Amino acid sequence: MPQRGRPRGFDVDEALERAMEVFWRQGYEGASMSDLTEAMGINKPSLYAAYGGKEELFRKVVARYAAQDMAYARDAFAQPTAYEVVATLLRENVLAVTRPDRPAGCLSIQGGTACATPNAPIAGFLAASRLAGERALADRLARAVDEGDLPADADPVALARFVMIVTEGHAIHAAAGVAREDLQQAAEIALAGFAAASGARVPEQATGTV
Amino acid sequence: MPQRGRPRGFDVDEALERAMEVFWRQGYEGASMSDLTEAMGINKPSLYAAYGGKEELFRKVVARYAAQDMAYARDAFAQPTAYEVVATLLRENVLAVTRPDRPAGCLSIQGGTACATPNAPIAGFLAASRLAGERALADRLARAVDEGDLPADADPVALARFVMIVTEGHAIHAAAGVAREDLQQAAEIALAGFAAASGARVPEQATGTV
DNA sequence: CAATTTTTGTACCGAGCGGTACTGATCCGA
DNA sequence: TCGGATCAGTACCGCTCGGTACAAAAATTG
Repeated sequence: MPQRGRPRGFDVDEALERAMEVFWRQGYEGASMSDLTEAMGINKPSLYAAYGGKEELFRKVVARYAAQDMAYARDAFAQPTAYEVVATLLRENVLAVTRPDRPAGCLSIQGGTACATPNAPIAGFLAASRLAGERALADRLARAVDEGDLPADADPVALARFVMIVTEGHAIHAAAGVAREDLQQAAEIALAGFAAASGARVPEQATGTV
Repeated sequence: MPQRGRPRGFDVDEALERAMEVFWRQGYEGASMSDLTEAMGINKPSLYAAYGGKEELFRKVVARYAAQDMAYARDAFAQPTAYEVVATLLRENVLAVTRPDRPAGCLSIQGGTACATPNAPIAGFLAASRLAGERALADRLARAVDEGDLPADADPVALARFVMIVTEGHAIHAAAGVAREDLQQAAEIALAGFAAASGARVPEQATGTV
C-alpha cells in the first residue's frame, strides 16, 4: 500500500534542508514559524503534520546536520594517528564553518547558546551533543595512547577539550564573518599547540613560526 | 538643582546589574521585558524612562560588562612581554567565564550569536566588539615585535586571532557547564601553542606534556 | 462512480511580545 | 500651601508568537 490519500505536495527532506538554513542563520528562538514555512515553501499545518512542531523540526534538523555537515568528524576519527585525527578535525572544521553555500558558523552554536527559560532545554540539548563529540574524540585519543601513538602521560580528555574549544572558537569567529584563510592560520597554530602539548609524532614538516 | 521632581525609587546602576544577568543567561531575544523588569524590581514604564527601551538597555549593559567584567583584558595588555600578555589573557578569561557569582560564559556570546532578522544588528554589534578586542591584542603583539620581544617574522594578527578563538571557545564551553579547572588545562595547552607558534620567550618553566 | 484517506489552504485561537497613555503619588521651589 | 516637575503603577495598544479547527482538494480503493 504505497499511499492512501492525497500525496504530499513537497519533498520532506528538501524542506528540512531549507529549515536547517533558517535555524542556522537565526537560531532556534529567532526562527519564527513564518520564517520557516516561508523558506520551506509550505503552510503551517503541513509543517505540523510532517514534523510534529517547531521543536521536533529543530531536532530533526540537528540530526540531519550531524549526519551530513559533521561527516568530516567521522573521517577525521578514522585517521591512523592522533596527529592526523586532530589535523583533519581542525582543518575540516574550518572548511565546514566557512562553506560559501552554507550559513557561516556552526548550527550547534548558532542554534541557541542562550535561550529563554521555556526553551532552555534546547540550549542544553545542543551543549550536550557537543560534549558528546568531545568525549568521542577523547576516546579516540585514548586509543592513540594505548597504541603508543601518543605518549603514555598524555591526557586524552584534556587534549580533546582543547581541540573542541578551538573548534567552537572557529565557529564563533566564522559567524562574525572572518575569512576562511584567516581561520586556517589559527587552526595551524592550534595544531602546533596540540603537537607540543601532547608529544604527538608530527609527520615531517617542522612547526615553524607564524 | 539636584533634582526637581519625585526621586527615583531604585538604583539605576544596581538595576542595570540585574538586567545584565538576565541578558547574560537568556540572550537578548530570550530576555523578555517581563523577565527584565521582574529581575530589576521595576515596572516597564520606569525601564523605558530610565534606559530608553530594550535595545538601549542592552547596549548599556554591554558597556557596563566591558568596563567591569572585561577589565582583566586591560590588565593583561599592560604586561611587559607578549607571553605574559597572552598568559594573563587566557588564564583570566577562564576565571571570568567560570565565576561562581556570575552566569557561566561570556555576555558577548550568550547575548546573541544568532538573532531574528529584525534583531540582526544586535548580533553584529556583539561580533564587532569582539573583533575590536582582537585588533587591540594584535596591536599589542605588534608592539612586542617592535620591541624585539617577539621574533620579527611573528604574525601579530594571526596570533591574536588564535588567542581570541580560544577565548571564545572557552566561553562556549563554560556556558555548557564545563568546570574551571578543566578549562584551565586547555588554556595552558593554548598558551604552549602560542609560545611555540610565535617564538615568544617563555619565562622559565618548560612547556611539558599534558 | 461513490467512499475513504490524507494533504492542503484559510482563518482563527489564546498568549505573550515590546512599547505607551494616563492617573496618582511624591518630591522640589516659591 | 500650592504649582510644577518627575516618577510609579495600572491598564492597555497593535502585533506576532506557536499551534490548530475546519472545509475544500486530490489521491487510492472498491
